[in-house]
Amino acid sequence: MTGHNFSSKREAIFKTIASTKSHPSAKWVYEQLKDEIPNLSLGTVYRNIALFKEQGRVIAVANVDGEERIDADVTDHAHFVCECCNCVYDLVSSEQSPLEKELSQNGFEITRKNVVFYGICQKCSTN
Amino acid sequence: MTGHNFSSKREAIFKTIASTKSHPSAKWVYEQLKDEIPNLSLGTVYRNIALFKEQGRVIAVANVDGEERIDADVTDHAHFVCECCNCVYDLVSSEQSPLEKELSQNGFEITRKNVVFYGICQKCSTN
DNA sequence: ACAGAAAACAGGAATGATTACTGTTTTTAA
DNA sequence: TTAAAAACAGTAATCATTCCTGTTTTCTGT
Repeated sequence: MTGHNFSSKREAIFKTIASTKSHPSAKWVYEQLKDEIPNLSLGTVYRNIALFKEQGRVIAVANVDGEERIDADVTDHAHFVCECCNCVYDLVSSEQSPLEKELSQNGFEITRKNVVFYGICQKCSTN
Repeated sequence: MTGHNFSSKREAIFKTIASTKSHPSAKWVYEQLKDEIPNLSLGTVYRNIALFKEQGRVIAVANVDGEERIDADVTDHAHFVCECCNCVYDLVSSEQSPLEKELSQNGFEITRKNVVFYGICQKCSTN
């Protein structure tokens, strides 16, 4: 793992990711910050997201419309992706899967788990 | 949904996808077929995979190493992606999630579900 | 079986998210 | 304070996927 692990931009990027429930993309984070930090580069956002993932401070949730969406809530939970508005919702408590026990009994080492439901969200259905 | 729904290349592409358990990428399918069908184009593979997905004959399983991996087994089951060898394994019987009922009770319409475990497979652990 | 019309296709160009490169700026640690 | 290490900006490169155009295959009605 690389890095002195401090930089003002890194802090700002993490704070932006951690303070939204929108499950943002790299570009979204960049857009949010570029006024506040005029000389921020999109590459820096990507580089830091990659670092956060290595560090386990951020997880990849899903690829929505070609863009990877991330989450700073790394506790075990599932997501719902609306294919109409591209919103990503948190679902409380992902089920504890019997598959997980079976996998580890067979020599498969699980490092992460990703449960995503796709469909149309309540907001889009009623419009 | 488009198409007369028959072409010899389309048939060959579907057969290739359906007859492997490797959860192939578009490029893999193309590589498999290009000797047998010398004037096949990668674009045709992509176009047909998109069609198969619309038709529900194929599902997207996961993005592994930047490539979308697909499966012609569209029955409800989970997958394990080995981050060492990039193999994708089928897991029999995905759990029936209590989340699904809850979502539909709240006006969320689920069209598909994707359960993926990531880690190191048995083969890679023991090498 | 044959002739348009519709759909698919090849081949290559375009797109767009992500990554790599290079010279400059920040951060660290002594 | 200062030199080494890490991060960065800005831009170029990569690479999966999609788009475009002229050609070929498939279909449908006769």
